Amino acid sequence: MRPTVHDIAAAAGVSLATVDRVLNQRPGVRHVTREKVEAAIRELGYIRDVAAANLAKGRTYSLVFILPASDNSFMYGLNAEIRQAILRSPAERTDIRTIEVPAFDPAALVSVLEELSREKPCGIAMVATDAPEVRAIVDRLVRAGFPIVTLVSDLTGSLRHHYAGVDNIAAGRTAARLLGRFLGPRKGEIAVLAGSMLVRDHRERLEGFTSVMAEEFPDLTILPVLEGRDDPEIAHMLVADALSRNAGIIGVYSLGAGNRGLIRALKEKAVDRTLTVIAHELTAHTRAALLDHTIDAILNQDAGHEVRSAVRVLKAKADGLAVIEAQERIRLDIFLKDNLP
Amino acid sequence: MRPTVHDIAAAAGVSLATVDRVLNQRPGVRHVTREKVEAAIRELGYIRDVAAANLAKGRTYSLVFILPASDNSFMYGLNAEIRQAILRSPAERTDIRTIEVPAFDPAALVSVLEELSREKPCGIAMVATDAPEVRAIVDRLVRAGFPIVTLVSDLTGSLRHHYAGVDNIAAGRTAARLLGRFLGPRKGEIAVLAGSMLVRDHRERLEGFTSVMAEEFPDLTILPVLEGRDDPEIAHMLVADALSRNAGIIGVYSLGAGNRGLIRALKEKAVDRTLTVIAHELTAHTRAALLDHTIDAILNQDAGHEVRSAVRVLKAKADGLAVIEAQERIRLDIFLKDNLP
DNA sequence: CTGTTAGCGCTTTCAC
DNA sequence: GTGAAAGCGCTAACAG
Repeated sequence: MRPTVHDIAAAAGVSLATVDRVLNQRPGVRHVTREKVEAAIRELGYIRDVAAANLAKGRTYSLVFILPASDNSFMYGLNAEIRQAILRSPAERTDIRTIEVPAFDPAALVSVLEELSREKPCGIAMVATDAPEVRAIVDRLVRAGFPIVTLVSDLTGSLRHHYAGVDNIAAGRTAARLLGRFLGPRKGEIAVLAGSMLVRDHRERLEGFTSVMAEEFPDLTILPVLEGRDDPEIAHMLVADALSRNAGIIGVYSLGAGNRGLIRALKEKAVDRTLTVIAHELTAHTRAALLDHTIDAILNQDAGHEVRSAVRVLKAKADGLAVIEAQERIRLDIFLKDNLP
Repeated sequence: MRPTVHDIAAAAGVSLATVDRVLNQRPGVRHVTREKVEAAIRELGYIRDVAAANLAKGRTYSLVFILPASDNSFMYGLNAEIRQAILRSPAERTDIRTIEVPAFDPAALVSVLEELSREKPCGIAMVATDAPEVRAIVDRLVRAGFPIVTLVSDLTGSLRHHYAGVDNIAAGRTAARLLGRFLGPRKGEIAVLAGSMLVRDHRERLEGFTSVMAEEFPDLTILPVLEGRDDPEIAHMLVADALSRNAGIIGVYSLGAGNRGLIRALKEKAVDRTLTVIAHELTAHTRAALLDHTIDAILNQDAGHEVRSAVRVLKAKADGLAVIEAQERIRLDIFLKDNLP
């Protein structure tokens, strides 16, 4: 039988209350007593039963998700996954709330975080906007003891406990290799459609993409990046225009959102030529385009996994417990038309 | 506050014991009383606190994993993941045991299952051997109330509750498309290395592979399947021999295990020619081969995910709870050298 | 058939 | 500083 608080109380010759105080590092225990209890804990190999503790405490983990107020399919899906997590709240002892902030607006994000530092939730998950002032307040909150995980877009160089998202440099590299291999010996130009070069994940994807292209596919030339602001209309215009003007384009890499517009442009302008296209994020639109051969491969991050992972990690950090690293790694999913879920 | 057993006892005008009997569908409750309690449960929207129940019961979930005694890298990794799960047992209230049975031996599997039906574990996870007698006993056990999930290799047409493994037809199709696209306009022959056509997952991969090849890549001819019995030595011999004899081979699909031998053969015989190679399962050997360009892509199933998923599903089924379907779907991982974990 | 009571492992008053 | 005792939500004897 696993040792319980009773066992260590007996072994240390103290009461349950004292054991509990030591276990939860509460004050009011003499140094020697604390030592005795800690010794007993170690000797008996005590492992705390978190479920029982939570039952006694009536604990619920209050978690906050901070999301940008952008309305592309991916963010919509992310929201849906958070709602699913909220439905599971009773069973998981969570109390999840989302806060929307204007996209790409560090100041707004900072003020929300400032607000939260007063409210003291058990954990914060945030789609990070990569700016020094955000890093600063995140570091301050982490130092103050808040568990924080970044979601989808990371805040490198900060003290955030965990990043629940894909490796975007690897994603860009993978896109380059797929495109290069699919195109084979052909020479030509590659159009790149991004949302904005101000966002870290887009910059990283581009960085990975261009480096593999340069190293391994010298016959392919990358054209200047089209910034579609993750907006279908703008994306449509930019891509349609590029295809009309440049007959040398043989491949497209869409590393941001707004693929609805991209797909429309492809259908209008590329009926008569063979284009190889790689895009990010599996949505109803990209799925249909993959199936009808408008898109050749989709790189995806599983929003459901990201949300579940963020919740698990925040709960674990709140309790000072370890996470299963492999379980929390967000894979880069590669979908061809044959392995769609 | 969530309603508790006390609330429904009060609402129904009965005692805690009676509520508990209804909740756990134990006998000894008059029909009318049961109705009253069930009404109260429904009206108050009662949700049982599984953690508290397990605490009171002192419950541990005894789970058995039945694995084939084959010693390829994949099975070795699967075993390692089960050991990891065993390490987590205290926290997860599980008691996990593995049983090895001779590979591809339906009779042995049946007798182990027969044995288990007496021992009554809370759940069984098994790498299924696809045979009618196995299906029969699995169905019998499921009818008798045992939660059963198949692992890695499914038992279609049986009543097993769940399959924790990849869609192997999709895997074969994906391999075909990758190979076809990577080879581009080239014409030539494709060697296929399998373990054994007696195993369902290998048959399915081949089926998916050949169908996409036939539909979409008519310039590529599939050679008769080489059956390497998942053995590196045999695989080496077969592949080396095929490459020596046939200069028309431009691609290889290895859909089983024993890739160590395949890789050796490729390094010996294919230095002077450009071969495109797709293999299954990420191991130390295939990873190295991917990095040095001997292999072009690896299709993988995440053994860790499979084991964790099997445990979660078995626990849920033992409690009659729902699972999160998306979480339990085992993805087909596609690894290029750029997105290795 | 139904109710009373003790207790799972842990936390939390409130005394001492 | 420390301990005794009650209680979290649920289950399991054991009475009646």
